Amino acid sequence: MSNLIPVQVSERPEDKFAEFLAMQGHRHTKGRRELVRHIFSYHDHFSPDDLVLDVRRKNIRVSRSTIYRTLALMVEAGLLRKIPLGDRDAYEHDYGYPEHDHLYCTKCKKITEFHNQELMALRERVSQAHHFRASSHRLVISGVCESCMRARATKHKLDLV
Amino acid sequence: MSNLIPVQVSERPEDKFAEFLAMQGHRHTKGRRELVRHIFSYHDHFSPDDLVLDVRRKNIRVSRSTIYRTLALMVEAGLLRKIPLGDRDAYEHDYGYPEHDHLYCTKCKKITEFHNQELMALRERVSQAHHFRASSHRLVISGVCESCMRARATKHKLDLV
DNA sequence: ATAAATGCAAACCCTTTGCACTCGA
DNA sequence: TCGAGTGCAAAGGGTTTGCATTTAT
Repeated sequence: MSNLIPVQVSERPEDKFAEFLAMQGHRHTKGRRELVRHIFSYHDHFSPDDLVLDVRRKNIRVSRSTIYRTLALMVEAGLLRKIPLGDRDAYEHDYGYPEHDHLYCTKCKKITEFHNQELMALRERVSQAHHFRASSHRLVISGVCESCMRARATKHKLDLV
Repeated sequence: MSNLIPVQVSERPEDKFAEFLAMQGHRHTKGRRELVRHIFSYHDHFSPDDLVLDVRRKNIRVSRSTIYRTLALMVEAGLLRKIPLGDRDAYEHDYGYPEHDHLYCTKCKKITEFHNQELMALRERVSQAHHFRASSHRLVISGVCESCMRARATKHKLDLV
């Protein structure tokens, strides 16, 4: 799903989360442990509801409320990032992966990640010009992906018949 | 609110909307006319709810449902753009204004527009590299604006007392 | 022991929809 | 005229919350 290479991090996400919880005086519960472990066992974009289904399949016993509450904590902890996409929200890893942005296919709803150096420089220039202190950014390029483009082309041919 | 200069357009938004409605076989009703006129009487970002309040104040008699339905039509017509911002959605003019992106202050929630030439080129390069046909993009740079930065600095000083 | 975390169901918010009425073409 | 547009109130969905129970510290 992603062609980005993980960056080197000193801690495992599980540890970073544990540390965050301790720091904030929160408890390190079974549910929270299982959720971080599950979420970082793969790299993909997901919605809270995806997680509910995953977790059910894996027989991890956490309720929907706990999932929502834990996702919020993980965002606070810098482990996850929330991406508002217009028609839905997605979460993705924000730890152990380099900064990146997204191509969003409006046909098949697929999200593709990309990495671009110049963007950071551009962001910095724009911010300085506006006396703004940028802490993050989000670029979503919407359009049609290669495979949907082909599918569409085929459909057009059929229309001519 | 915006430091962008309107681009020259051949038609007034009211006319463009009327044309769109005719084209689609939709009716040109009093509510729709008053809404376009109101929305294009100022340039600012707004939520459907802002509009409900505005309209109430101005004694324009349209219901919440009509507002939602008309906003959707105006997006279709290319008059408005919908911006998902994480904590809420905003609408803004997409007609008579050049392409632009946003600085979003996480403190005071203020949206500032900016215009950057290079971004289009960057978008095109990224898209080509991924065999993607881009039709639009959205860049939101989040951080702290100048005045909030000053406010924060002041507050820190007070904290020391 | 005891305060935080959980699960459940209810409440919430914003948006969409079904339906009878109204009005534009 | 008569079907699209409207207003209302009700339904929808995704998320949050209050509260009794469970659990980590």
